[in-house]
Amino acid sequence: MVKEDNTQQKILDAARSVFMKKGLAGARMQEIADEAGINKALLHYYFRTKDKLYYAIIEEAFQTILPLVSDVFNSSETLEMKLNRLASKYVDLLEEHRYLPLFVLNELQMNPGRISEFINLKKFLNIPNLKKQVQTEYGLEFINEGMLMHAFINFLSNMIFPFIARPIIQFNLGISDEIYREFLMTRKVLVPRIFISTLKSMNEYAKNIK
Amino acid sequence: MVKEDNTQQKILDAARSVFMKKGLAGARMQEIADEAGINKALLHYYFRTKDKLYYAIIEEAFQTILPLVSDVFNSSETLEMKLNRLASKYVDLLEEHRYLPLFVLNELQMNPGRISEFINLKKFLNIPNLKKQVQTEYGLEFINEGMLMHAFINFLSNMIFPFIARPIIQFNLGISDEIYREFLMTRKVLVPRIFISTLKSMNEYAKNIK
DNA sequence: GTCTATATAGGGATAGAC
DNA sequence: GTCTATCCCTATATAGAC
Repeated sequence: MVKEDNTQQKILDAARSVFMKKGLAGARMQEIADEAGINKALLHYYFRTKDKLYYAIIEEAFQTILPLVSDVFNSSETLEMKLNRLASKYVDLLEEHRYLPLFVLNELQMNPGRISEFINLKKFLNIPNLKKQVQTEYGLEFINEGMLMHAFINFLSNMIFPFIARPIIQFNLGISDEIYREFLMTRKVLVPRIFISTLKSMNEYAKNIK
Repeated sequence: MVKEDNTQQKILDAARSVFMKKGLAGARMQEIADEAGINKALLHYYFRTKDKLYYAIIEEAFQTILPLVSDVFNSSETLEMKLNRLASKYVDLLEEHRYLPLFVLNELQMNPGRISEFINLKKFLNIPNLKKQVQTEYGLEFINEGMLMHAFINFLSNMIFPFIARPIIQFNLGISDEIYREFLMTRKVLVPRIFISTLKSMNEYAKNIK
C-alpha cells in the first residue's frame, strides 16, 4: 500500500506518453514499463491487459477535456465571455498536451460507439440557447440554427486544427516552436472575434436574401 | 506479366483500405491479403516488406492531394474563383476518401521529416502573392501577412476538420449520413465566403486601430 | 506469378520466487 | 508489490514447389 499510488501514477504517466505518441496498436508494453522505470509484469499486475490500460488513458483524456467545456457552457456569462474563456482554456490545454487532439480523434474514428459514454455533445451544443444569446446580445435576428451549426463547427475547427496540423505547418514553413506558440496565443482572442464577425456577416447575408 | 498490373492494383487497393482504417501498426498483412483476394506471400513478392507497402500508400495519398492544391494555386484566376474551386474539390475528395485526412495527419505527426519530400507548403502558400490579390481585388489595404496566415489556416481548418471530427459529430448528434453530407456540401460556398468576410472584418479592425 | 508450408521474432500475458 | 523467467500466440517474412 505504501508505494501503490506512486507506482500506479508512474504507470499512467508513462502509458499516457507512449499511447499518445504511438496509439494502441503501435505502443509496446515494454516501452511503457521502461518509461515508468518498472518491468512488464508489474504493468499487468496493476492493469490486467494492455486494453484496460489504454482505456484508462482514454477515459482520463476525455475527463481532461470535458469539464473544461462543460464548465464554460453551463455558466451564465455573456456569449463573448464564454467564447473567450473557452478559446483561452483550449489553447492552454492543447499547448500543454500536444498529442491530445489527434489521440482523441483517432479513438473516435476507430471506435465511435465506445466513447459515447463520455461525451454528450448535445449537452454542450445547446443550439436554441446559443441562438437566443446571439439575438439578445448582438441583435442578429436572421441567424437560424443551421448557420449557428456552421459557425460553431468553424469555431471548433479553428481552435483545434492548428494543433493537429502543427507538425507539417511548422516543419514545412520552418517556423520555430516559439513563433508558432505566439501564433496560437494570438488565436485566443482572434478566433472568438471571428466567430462573432462571421455571424454578423451571415446575418447581413440572410437579411438581404429575404 | 499478364496479371501483374491487375494484382498489384488489387494489392494497393486493399492496402489503402486497411492502412487508412488501422494505421501502420494496426494493419495486418493477412487482412490486406484477404481483402485483395490473394495470400500473404504474394504481398511480399510485390512489396518486399510491410513498411514498403505502407509508404507506397502514403506516397499515393500525397499525390492525390497535392496536384489538386497545386493546380488551383498556380492558376491566374481571381481569388474568389481559386477559393471556390479549392473548397469544392476538397469537399469532393474528402467525401470520397473518408479516412484520408486523419491518415495523413497521423503520418505527419509520427514522421514529419520523412514526408517533406512530398509536401512543399511554401510553394502553395504564397503569402505575398495572396496579399497582392486581396489588395487589388478587394481593396483591403490594411491586411498584413500575419492576418493572412491566420485567415488561411482558418480556411484549411474549416475545410478539413469537419471531416476529421465527423464520427463524433454525427454519432453524438444523431445526424444521418445524408444530412451530414448536405452540411458538408453547403460549405463549398460557405467557407470561401467566410474567408473573405473575415479578411474584411480584419481590415476594418486594423484600420480603426491605426 | 502464385501457392503451401515454415522459420523466426516479437510482444502480451502468466507463474512463481522473494 | 515487485521481480525474473518463461509461455505461447501472432504476425512478418522466407523457402521452395508448381
